[in-house]
Amino acid sequence: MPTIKDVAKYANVSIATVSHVLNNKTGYFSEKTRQQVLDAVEKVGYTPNITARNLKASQTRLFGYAWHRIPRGMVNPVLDQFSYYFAQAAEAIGYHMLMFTYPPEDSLPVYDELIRTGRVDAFVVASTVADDERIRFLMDQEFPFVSFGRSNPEWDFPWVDTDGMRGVADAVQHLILRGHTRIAMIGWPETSISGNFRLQGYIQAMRAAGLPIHDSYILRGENFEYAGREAVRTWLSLPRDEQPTAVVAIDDLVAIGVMNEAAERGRRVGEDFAVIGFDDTPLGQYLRPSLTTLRQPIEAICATLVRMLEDAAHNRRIEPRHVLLPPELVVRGSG
Amino acid sequence: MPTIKDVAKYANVSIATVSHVLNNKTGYFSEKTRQQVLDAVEKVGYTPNITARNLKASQTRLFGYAWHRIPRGMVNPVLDQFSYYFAQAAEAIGYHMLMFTYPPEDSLPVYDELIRTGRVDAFVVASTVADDERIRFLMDQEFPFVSFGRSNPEWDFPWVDTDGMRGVADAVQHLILRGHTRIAMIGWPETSISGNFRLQGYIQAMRAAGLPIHDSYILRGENFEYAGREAVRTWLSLPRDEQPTAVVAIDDLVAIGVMNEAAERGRRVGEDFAVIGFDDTPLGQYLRPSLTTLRQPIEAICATLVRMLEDAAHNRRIEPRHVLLPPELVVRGSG
DNA sequence: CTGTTAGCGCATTCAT
DNA sequence: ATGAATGCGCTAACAG
Repeated sequence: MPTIKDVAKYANVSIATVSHVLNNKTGYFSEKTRQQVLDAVEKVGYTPNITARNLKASQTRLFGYAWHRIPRGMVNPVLDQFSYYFAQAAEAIGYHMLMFTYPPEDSLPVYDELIRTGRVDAFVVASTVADDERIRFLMDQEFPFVSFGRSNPEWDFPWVDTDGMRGVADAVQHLILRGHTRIAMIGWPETSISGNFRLQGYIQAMRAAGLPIHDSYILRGENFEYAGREAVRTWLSLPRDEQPTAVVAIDDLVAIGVMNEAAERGRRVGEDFAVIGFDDTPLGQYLRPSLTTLRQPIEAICATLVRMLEDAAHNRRIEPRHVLLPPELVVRGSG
Repeated sequence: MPTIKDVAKYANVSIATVSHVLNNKTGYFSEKTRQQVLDAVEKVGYTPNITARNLKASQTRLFGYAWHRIPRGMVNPVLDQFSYYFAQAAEAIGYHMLMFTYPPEDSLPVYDELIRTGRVDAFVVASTVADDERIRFLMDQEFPFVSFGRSNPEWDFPWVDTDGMRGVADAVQHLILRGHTRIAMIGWPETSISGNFRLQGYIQAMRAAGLPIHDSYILRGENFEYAGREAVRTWLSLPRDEQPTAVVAIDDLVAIGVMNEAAERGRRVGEDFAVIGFDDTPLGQYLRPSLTTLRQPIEAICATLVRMLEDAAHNRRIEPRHVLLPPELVVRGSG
């Protein structure tokens, strides 16, 4: 690969001049010189070496992102979209995405190593949880990062998140408009922050509509298909006139469990029993009936994250520091 | 961040000595010095800066991987697993994965830029097609890469691939063992290389078993759910005693189309009508019936790719140059 | 064994 | 307006 020296030699100028021209330091060269240099660049086929640039500038132009392994049988339909849009948004400002992994339950050494070796300029942290150790660590280290997802409210760090509360409230309103009054929700365990936001959306929308929330209408379970099935069993053991006719599930996978169990117990999903999921998993539209769901605004989230990360990487003030974006209700056959 | 100079100062030695110790250039230092240096490293909290190392070594320790956007409604359930295992395998040898994107139908400028700026040491190319322009370009440029998937047979480049022929043959044999004789397959268009391999596996297994292949038993379509539905319509328009009782679909998405259409037309999938897919898409196990499918050996593929890439990045001979790994038949309810 | 020095490729300061 | 020189942090050749 040709270097700046080759260009300088070819153009009969110094490397400083080449650098000036290429970095548009106007006032440091004449128009004639500029043309000479540009010609030379063209002729020798020069492109600045990014490693050298980065060393000089003490940066990497890399954002680190940890890809989480998801056990077979669980799914995170959002992360692959996220990767794509995040990488794309980063590229638009001259950054790239460095993807890494870490052993289960032992993320910190990996983050530490990446920081210490100067591998990346900033991190984006996704799939956050309560007391998230990665967030706490990065805050402690004062290393630039932005989170996709919230964590402890008392912690002050920049984040972008889907407004799950708003999304679920929209879903419930949609069900109400369709005539449902006995609407239930299955959420995640109480330790899940985003799960709790979504549940709040349910409660809020039900109250706003003056609809009663039967004791068993709020159920919780882990993120498995099985959790949806169990919830249905509970609901269908209620007296007939108390059984919910519509369910908002915390997640598409759980929604599928709800649909499966309901169908196997004789309910006609989408007709006398409505189900709404969350995430718009790729195959959802091919289920029978097709799955109504809340789609996260991944592209907008990524664009926002990258904007914030750029500021973070340069130790600039991040403004705004918190961004909440509403999901979109995709109405299909199940509800 | 502390540099090698800080360590040298603290240990009262030269930076060369520090470097020698850290890079284990035995014979270049005494045990006593070694301890001093190691202590100093510990005390000042030093980790070598990777950008400086890379500049010196003219490398990046980065493998580039292009993440493909998949239109809504299509799925590539393999790529997210691929990302994870690939990143992990790369990390095991001190590399990282740089993920990038490119505009539809215009990949070459992006590859070119990454090469010219020295952004990565090698590429892994996935989702290959016939006459793949990326492969042709990288061969032309003589830039290190390894492909996950084959392309034109007359091209000489290193690749790793799933043995789709073998996988489909296994699936057909499995169906035969279950008593099926009228077995059909739906493939991809003739331009698809991996699609053709899979179809060959079907033909081979049918012939080996002495089973007739009815004219309409081999159908082709694009990778949509719709293609599976259409195929079923064709088959069910045959005289009853010619209709296939089992189908191997080129892909889970197509298999889902087959299942959906068959079910809607009164077939009891998994009982009087068997369906086998390809890829083990995450939700396949939660379909009713759950989807029997061929699971690609992604983890082994990634390990192999990384081994080959390491050689490629150092311009070493890659041996072996082509690796074919068999998929695993995951038997579930649909067949 | 240890230290001095050059150089990876670039951007930038400071002379001229 | 132009160029020589310096340094980013590291490794390695070479001198002592």
